[in-house]
Amino acid sequence: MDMNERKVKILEAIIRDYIQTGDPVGSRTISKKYGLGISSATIRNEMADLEELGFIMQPHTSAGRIPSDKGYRLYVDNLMERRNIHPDMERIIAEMIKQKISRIDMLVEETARLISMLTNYATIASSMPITQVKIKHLQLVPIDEKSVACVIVTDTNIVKNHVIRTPKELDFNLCMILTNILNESLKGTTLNEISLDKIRLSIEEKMKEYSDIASSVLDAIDDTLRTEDVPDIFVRGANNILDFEAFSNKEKTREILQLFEEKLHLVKLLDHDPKHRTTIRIGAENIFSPMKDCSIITTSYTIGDYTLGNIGIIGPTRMDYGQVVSVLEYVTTHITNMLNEYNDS
Amino acid sequence: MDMNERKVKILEAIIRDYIQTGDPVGSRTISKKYGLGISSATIRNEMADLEELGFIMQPHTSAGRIPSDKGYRLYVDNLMERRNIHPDMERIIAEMIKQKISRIDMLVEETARLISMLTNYATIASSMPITQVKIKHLQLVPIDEKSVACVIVTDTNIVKNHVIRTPKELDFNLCMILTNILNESLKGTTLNEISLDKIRLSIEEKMKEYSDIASSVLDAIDDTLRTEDVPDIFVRGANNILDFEAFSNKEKTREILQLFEEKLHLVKLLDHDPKHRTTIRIGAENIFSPMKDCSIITTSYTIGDYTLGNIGIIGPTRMDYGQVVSVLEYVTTHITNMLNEYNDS
DNA sequence: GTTAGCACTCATGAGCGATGAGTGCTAACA
DNA sequence: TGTTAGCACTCATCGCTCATGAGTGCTAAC
Repeated sequence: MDMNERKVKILEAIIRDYIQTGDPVGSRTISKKYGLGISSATIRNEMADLEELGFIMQPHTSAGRIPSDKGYRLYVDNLMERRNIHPDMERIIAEMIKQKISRIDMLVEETARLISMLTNYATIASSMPITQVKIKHLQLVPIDEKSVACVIVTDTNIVKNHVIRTPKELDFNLCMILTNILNESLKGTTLNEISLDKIRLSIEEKMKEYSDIASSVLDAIDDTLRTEDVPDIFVRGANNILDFEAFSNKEKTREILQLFEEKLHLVKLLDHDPKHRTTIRIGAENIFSPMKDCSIITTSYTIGDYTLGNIGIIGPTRMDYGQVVSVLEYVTTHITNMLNEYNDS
Repeated sequence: MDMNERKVKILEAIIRDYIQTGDPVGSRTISKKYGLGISSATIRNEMADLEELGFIMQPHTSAGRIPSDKGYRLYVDNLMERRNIHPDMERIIAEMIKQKISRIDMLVEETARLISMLTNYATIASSMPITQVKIKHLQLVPIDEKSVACVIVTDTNIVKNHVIRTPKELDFNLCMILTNILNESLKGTTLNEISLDKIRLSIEEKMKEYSDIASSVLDAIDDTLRTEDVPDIFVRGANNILDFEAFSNKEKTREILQLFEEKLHLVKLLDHDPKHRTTIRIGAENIFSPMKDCSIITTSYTIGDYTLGNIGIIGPTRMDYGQVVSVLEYVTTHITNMLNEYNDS
């Protein structure tokens, strides 16, 4: 038994109706609401086939059908349509971006908040994994006898700092000397490359007399990479999960709230292949069990060639994919444009 | 009608029992479980008085009594006893602090997580309101033709940075000159004082030829104060609120989850008079309506004389105050000690 | 291949009564 | 005058039954 055009039409009707109402969809509903020109009995036969094929399922005997993950997948890949953004929404979005464009840290947060407000779903946002950006400038700033701050400016103009405990005192002048040496070697490399032995050796050579300090500094940057730099990642509009049927159960709700506090897990949730505009992971396609009745739609925004951050919207598997993808793409497009404009101005 | 010793004893029994069981407490329970040597009938009479005095109330006619906010207040102020910390708990706490002591940013987060784990309540934690610390060192680091990073090291050894758009290009040397001038004037002042006109004038005088830049810098610091510097504040163990009776209702849960995403509100929740070891706000004593069936116990931890951050535990009004206060004080005492030790070492 | 008809399933929700915890009040007691 | 036993009363809770209705699968006729 294979799919045919009529089966697809029926599947689409089931999914659209279920997304809209949240109730299992019966054969009668489809035959009346969606003008397919066939009777409910025929639709029942087709639905039995669709169920056998794994696209829909029945919560219990006397209920209608609901789409399975596989059903949604087919819908998302082949049937879903983008929507127009309502002019009111456009205005709200433009307004927010204009207000926050100069503060990247707040922009990310505000964007997350905005998107969750516009969609009534939970939103995760992150600033970029800093490991992928290049060092533009590095500066050591003395703090006290035992510590210096290592300030790193990236070529995306993000500034990061990290306090280093030093083996011996570094006064202001010494800091300057080291700063110069380090800059020579590190300018233009990505934070990732710093852990490579090649670079380490070449620096330690140049800094012979300060080699212990040089390696402290490199260690500190390493450390920054590995730990601190899941830098800004957070959830906004978490309360919206309370409206998902999947979380009518307290224990399920607890699990997802716990997930929302695990930065490393959030990073994985936001994982997004930049080759595609948006990535959609449906239900069990997510690796985390509390997400198995949710879908997440992720995308990223950029400055120039760099991914600045990712954004993901978490809704129930029966979320309005078309609407959400449209909002998400609209918002990120505009942020990307404004960021590039702002950076060129 | 006045309070007397017996009434207090009965009130205490009611509160202890209610904290323990969560069920409204009847006269019979008290006469049997708590050896007060009087009959349930007598206790009933006293309970009627206690209700009239506002210390307890009845959820419905045929139910026992539960403490009111006023009842808890009396309990907390006069009756509550500290508890000993279980050796297992002590070990867990010591372990965590040892691991994270070198990373203040992570320490705060881990502490919040730990406390919520130990108490099964939600925990808010913040690093300090940076406005109260003094500037130890300030450094301008060039980013590109249009911007410099202003890196501020505080005397608590926290490093903050803020990107400033400059009216004209500042090269490395110019940055150094400005850095020196600014340091002369600002070293030792609190971030708060920078907004004072007196300081602004004195600096602008010294920097005549760069006065426009000086004021940009001061503006940026101002900005840092006002916006960015609700720097790190977050909630851990939010899922625990699902166990509070107050949040069995979905709308109430939604409200508190929303509150948890509002940094400015969280700051107010954590508000804590450093003159006292811990502050307890019970039920309606909290200004936010979603908190009216919750209590929050707040305290702070310090380096030297400075408040480094606040921590607050949110539980239901019927939380085990004695236990929670003990855990909180134990943890913060240890962190404070370790921080001071670490800083002196 | 399509459709009408029919028996069957089962979640949902309303209604009802039994149960029991707890009260306030009264009258007797010390 | 304070304490206690006794009793009638209240009311939330829980389990039970039953009616309702949405939706199905199957069969037989078109």
